[in-house]
Amino acid sequence: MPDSFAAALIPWYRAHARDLPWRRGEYLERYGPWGVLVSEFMLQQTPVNRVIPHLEAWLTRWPDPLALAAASPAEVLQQWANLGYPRRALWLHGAAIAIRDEHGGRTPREVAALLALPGIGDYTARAVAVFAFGDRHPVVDTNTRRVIARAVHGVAQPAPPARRDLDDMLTLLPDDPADAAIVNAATMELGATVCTARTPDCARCPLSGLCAWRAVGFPESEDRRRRQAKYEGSDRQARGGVLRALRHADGHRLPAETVLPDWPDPAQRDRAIDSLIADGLLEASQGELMLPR
DNA sequence: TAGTCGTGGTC
DNA sequence: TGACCAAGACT
Repeated sequence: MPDSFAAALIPWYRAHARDLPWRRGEYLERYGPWGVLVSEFMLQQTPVNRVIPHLEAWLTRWPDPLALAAASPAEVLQQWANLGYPRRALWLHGAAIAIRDEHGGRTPREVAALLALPGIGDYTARAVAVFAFGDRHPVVDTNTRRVIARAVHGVAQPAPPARRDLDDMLTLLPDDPADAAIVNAATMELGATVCTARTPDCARCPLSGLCAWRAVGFPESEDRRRRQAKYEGSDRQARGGVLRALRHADGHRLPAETVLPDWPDPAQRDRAIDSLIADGLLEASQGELMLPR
């Protein structure tokens, strides 16, 4: 299985991979491993097409870790704009500061060192080590887990994320690091464009000949996915609205009562503000709110 | 381990 | 139209 998996995916990837900014030679030459790290931060739980314009603007403003480390949290949150999960912006900023202070301004190559940076977990650490430095590690994201669930385990949906996923992927990697990097990228790419969550396009899949799920007739597996909580009226929506108002204030303070004045549940709005302050996403003084300095 | 954390596009 | 989904990490 490992050899045939790689043998099917590598030529497919060379022929069909999307032309994404962080895969272009000029991008890697200009921004180096830092460019890969920034792209992976933005791609956490955020679709490719929403990331691209933000990524280019971000790296134009802050092309390296030292530049970002010198910025203020308020500037960082403003530039992050509506990408979502704004804590990622603070973590990326913190990673830049740690790279400046603990790594001489150079993005570390070792997985353990990358894991020690804020906002970097199993996926992002290995993605940087593999795609920026060419080292051989298993890179496992949600697409990878779905492809392995189907092609290898013969089930429609992956089990909840577990450390075993890394071992599963490692089994599929060729010995050569460059080939292994392609297989990592190709597995993600296949999951993103062909072996998708809702409507897999098996007719165009390079793995159809060896797919365990296809071999057993595409059975539906028990749906153990967690239902996503409703966004409308949620605390998350309230937090998002508060931060949006502060971003639009363009660096100025706002009297607290002027932020989301028409929110249906004032107590929920106040809880949102408190939780944003607790998370370091907001500051309050003398009844006024502002982005953290 | 399970809950929480934004936002917008898709079907 | 509303539920699902998205290159996850942290607690």
